[in-house]
Amino acid sequence: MRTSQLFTKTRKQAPSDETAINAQLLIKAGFIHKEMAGVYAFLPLGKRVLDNIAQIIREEMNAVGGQEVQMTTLQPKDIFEKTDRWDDAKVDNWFKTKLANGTELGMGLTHEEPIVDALSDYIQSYKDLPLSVYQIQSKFRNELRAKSGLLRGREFLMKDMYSFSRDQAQHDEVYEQIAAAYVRVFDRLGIGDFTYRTYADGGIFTKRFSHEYQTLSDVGEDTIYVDEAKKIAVNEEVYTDENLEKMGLKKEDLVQKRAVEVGNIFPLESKYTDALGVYYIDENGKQQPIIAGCYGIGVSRLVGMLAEHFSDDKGLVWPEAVAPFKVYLARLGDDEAVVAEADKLYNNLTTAGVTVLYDDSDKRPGEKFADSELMGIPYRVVVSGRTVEGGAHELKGRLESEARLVSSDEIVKALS
RNA sequence: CGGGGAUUGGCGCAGUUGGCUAGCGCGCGCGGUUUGGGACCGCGAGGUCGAAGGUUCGAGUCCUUUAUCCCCGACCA
Repeated sequence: MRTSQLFTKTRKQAPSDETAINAQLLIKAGFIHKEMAGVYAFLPLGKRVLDNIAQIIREEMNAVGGQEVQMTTLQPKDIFEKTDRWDDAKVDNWFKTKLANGTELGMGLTHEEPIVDALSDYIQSYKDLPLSVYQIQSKFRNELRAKSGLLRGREFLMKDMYSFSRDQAQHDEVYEQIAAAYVRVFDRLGIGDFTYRTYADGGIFTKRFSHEYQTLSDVGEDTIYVDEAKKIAVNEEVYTDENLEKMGLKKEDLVQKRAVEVGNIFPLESKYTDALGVYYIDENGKQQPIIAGCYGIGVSRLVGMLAEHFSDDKGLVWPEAVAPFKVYLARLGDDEAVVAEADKLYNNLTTAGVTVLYDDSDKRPGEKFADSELMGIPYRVVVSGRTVEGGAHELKGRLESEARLVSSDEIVKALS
């Protein structure tokens, strides 16, 4: 893409109503637009990052047998009444609305009930299990207080998967497969080394622990206790002597840290399937309960988390896997030879499958360099009168201080 | 929801004890000089001061109500 076709612009100052680093950088670089507190629109660059993250998650969910669906934002009341999650006294962060005739509706709080309800048409036999279904969709939660830019919003993009198994043993197997997929997701996003599977409260309906995936960060809202050797952590909400014993962890091995919850996985047992009257028939023709699990990843929160973590005083520093473009091609000057060479390199890179943001504007060099750094594009290539004359252009990584001089062909080879 | 702070062109800000056509920087448009780290000169467009009501000869400055935003806490992915 050429910058002349990109409607967003970078700006030097962030709006004064944003104090979170992630929101400041993403707004300055033109990735997001604030609609209201806790509600952000994704502009072209931000949308590309969001999609890149979603695609990684999608690939890993598919790899463990997940089938992608798209449920609805508007939700009927009755199924939530069956599980006792409609009453404001029970769940107080619903956004609710009404049909013209007065019928009450919910707005995409979570999707256990609609998924179970939809699948009840299809799950009848043990042969239909196990089954995992997921979606990547906006969730709406009426938080008392939105905060920290993309880290806690009222509307956010989430991947939520739901698994259905014939018994606890089968469920445990699926659960661990998905847990392994989560590790691969966070590795691919570049945060695997400091993202911990963390014991957390399983909720009031199960004595089991749930697990959160907590990424260490000073801006995190959660306090966790990390056992670095075992690569596991404990949320402070379940940090008791009794629980530590169950987990096989020792207090002296645990270090207190702040972290951002980027994902969670929950054993649901048969709470939702039972409540909605969904069962399967086993080999003996007997009706049996279905054991479910749910598995979330905060996609838009990850954009904020990654922006917050991968940044320096010059701006964003995206990992290649999620960067909106791999290369920022800065053309300096508009001599015919320079334009021709830069155009050619742009075409060659694009043809080779490399995503390029081609700065074809007449801005001054300093501004182009600053833009490429603020946007956090992993590689910067400079084509100028100087480099055209020398037959080699500049190639520099976002965090490198010195550029290398490399021929056009070698640049294409190195980057593709 | 409790406590604290804020709201003045697109963005960042200034605006004395109420007093003249509400300023500055960035950005934007036009012209010119520039061209390897956010250039410079000139000209220009753009705000009725979050909203409503009130006090006053006169309100961005005072009073009341209200909306929105940020931070801390409680709550929550």
